[in-house]
Amino acid sequence: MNVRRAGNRSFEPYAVGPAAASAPRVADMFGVGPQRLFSDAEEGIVYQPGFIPADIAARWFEALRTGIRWESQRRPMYDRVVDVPRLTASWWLDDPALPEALAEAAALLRPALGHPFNAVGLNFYRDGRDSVALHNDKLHSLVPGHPIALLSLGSQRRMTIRAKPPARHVQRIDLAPGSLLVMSHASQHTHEHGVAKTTEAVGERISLAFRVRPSTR
DNA sequence: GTCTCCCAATTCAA
DNA sequence: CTTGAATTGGGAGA
Repeated sequence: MNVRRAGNRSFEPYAVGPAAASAPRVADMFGVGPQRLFSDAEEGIVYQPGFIPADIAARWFEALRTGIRWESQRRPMYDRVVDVPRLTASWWLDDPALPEALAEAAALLRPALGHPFNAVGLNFYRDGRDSVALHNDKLHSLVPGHPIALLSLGSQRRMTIRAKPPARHVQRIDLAPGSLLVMSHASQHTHEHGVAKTTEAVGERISLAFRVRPSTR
């Protein structure tokens, strides 16, 4: 069996390149507020750039990219085994070993959104080859009525949001560092979301997905 | 145990 | 050029 290894994917100390040295964001220059992408009986789907100050977002990004144990998964694909195209990690928020950056983010998000987030899942997109297919969050792993809060750190990546059939209306939204995307629990019934691969030169991105999960303990 | 659904990369068609 | 469908197989959950 032909097995492609992950070894050729570099994971070097973060180099501040042209993308990181970025021009001011439109949100910063013009005070763009929350952008509603979809409405439902709950929060719908709302994108809010500049939710976290840039310096704090940068600090969290660096602390997480180097400070936690990222997991690499593999799965069969036809006659070979391939890497899941991203790195992952997750915590219950009451874990004594919760990284400080995640504790800070949770402490900020819980009162700001008014939802009792108790878990966080992280995805590390190393470059444009990393991705996640269109999907919706597993409803059995969420408590109804509470949204998913997706905090973006590092490089900007483009998210695709697609309504489920028959509408299949597609929206694309660039998730800037420090931005927050809130997706209602209800929207997981009606929409899929994903991050497509891109041939554009993009740097590393980390997403933090805060959820209210049914406690298994 | 059995069934259904998901999702990984590539190829092909529109 | 972009987008979506189809494809196999192992794992997870009901």
